[in-house]
This record gives sequence, structure tokens and C-alpha cells, in this order.
Amino acid sequence: MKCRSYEDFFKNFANKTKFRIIMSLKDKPMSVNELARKIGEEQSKVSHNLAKLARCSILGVKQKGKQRIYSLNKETVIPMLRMVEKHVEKHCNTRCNK
Amino acid sequence: MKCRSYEDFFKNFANKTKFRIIMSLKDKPMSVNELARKIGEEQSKVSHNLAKLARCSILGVKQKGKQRIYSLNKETVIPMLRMVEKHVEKHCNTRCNK
DNA sequence: ACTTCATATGAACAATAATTCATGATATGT
DNA sequence: ACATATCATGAATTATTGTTCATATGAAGT
Repeated sequence: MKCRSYEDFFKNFANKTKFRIIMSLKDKPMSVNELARKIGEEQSKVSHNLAKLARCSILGVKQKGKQRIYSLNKETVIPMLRMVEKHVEKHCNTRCNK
Repeated sequence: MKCRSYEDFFKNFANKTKFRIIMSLKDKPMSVNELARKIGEEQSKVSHNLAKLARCSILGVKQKGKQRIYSLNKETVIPMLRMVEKHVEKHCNTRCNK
């Protein structure tokens, strides 16, 4: 199953685990276990989430020995995040927690 | 409850009803009933969804008599949609349904 | 061929979000 | 003050997503 709609695309940003994965990959590409360790979640969970992210081309993958290295599609994602950041700054008042 | 995180923000685009509302409001601001008729959903459903969209400042509201006119925050939303559109064009191969 | 390491996958279960339905609130006109 | 139109809200229900756990797959080395 491919990412077949805008909604599907956005779902990948609308979830904490996926979002943390995205954020982690801003620095550098990583293998599944690396990521799992970095965000403190178990392999299977990370793997499931990676699959969905990759299906929507938010991430890319390449094999490297036994490992799979996931990398962020920066072309799309970085500008997107920047926009939302700007939006939140502007509209989310000082205490954004509640 | 306010929109307190990026995830919350993105949730508003990750749902069919909300997405259709957003799309409908690209043309012009509308009242709740207008919207409900336009997308063929019942008032209560639309209203619940509008509430969330407005909390994240994806929509704005103003009262006009008994009606509430919801309008799209085009500044943020239009460029966002354009970006995703581009992404989908590029990465979603010819038959994007399946 | 066997073992190991890294990752993927399916199915059961849990958590979260969306919808529905009944009702409440508010503005407006009479 | 009452009736009506428009919209919001809460709670129960349903639907969708996410997680967990056990297991499968696949690459690499021996």
C-alpha cells in the first residue's frame, strides 16, 4: 500500500513516534537499531513506523550490509517543518501547553 | 485546549473531513451550515471538526448574525498544500490508488 | 548449510480520534 | 419573553491507528 492521498502523507507527521524519527534523521541517516536506541523505542515499533514513512517517500532507504539505512527526504520535509514552526510561533501564544 | 504541538497541527490535515473542509474554504469563507451542505456532512460533525481546526489557527472565525463564518488561514495553508502537492507529484507514481 | 545479526511482518490488543445523537447556548426577530 | 435559526458541546459509540509480542526473512560470515 502506497501513500495515496494528502491525508496519508500528513498522518506521518501527526504522530509522536514518527515525528521523533523525522527529527532524529535531520542530523544524519541512521539504521533501524541506531534510531531505536536514539529515541528509546523498541525495534519493532520503530520498524513499523519507518515502513509508513518510507511508503510516503518522507524517508528513503538503502541497504548496507545487514543494515537498512533510513534517511530523511529533506527537500520536502525541511521546508515543511519550517513553515509550521513559523505558524506556531505566530499563533500559539506564550504558554502552548494546555 | 489549544494546539500545543506540531503533531496536533498536522492532525488537522490527516483526516478526510477536516481536509475537505480546508479545501472547501479555499474558495471562500463559509458558515457552518453552508459547509455542511457543501461537503454533505451533518452540522454537528462539521462543527466538531471546525473547532479543532480553529484551535490550531488553521481557520479563523467571525460572528455574523446567528452565523459563524469560518475562513481559511491562507498564509500558512496554501503554501503548505502546494508543497505537498509537489511532493506527491514527484514521488507518487502514476497510479496512486492502492 | 548453519549461525548470527539486523530488520520486517502479522495478528492480537491497546490507545486515540472521529462520529453520532441528544441537548444546550446564543443571536435575532416579533 | 417567546420562537426560531444557527451553532456548540458532552457523552456514548464506533472506527482508525499505534503498539506489542512472537516469529519470519534476509544478509553475511564460517
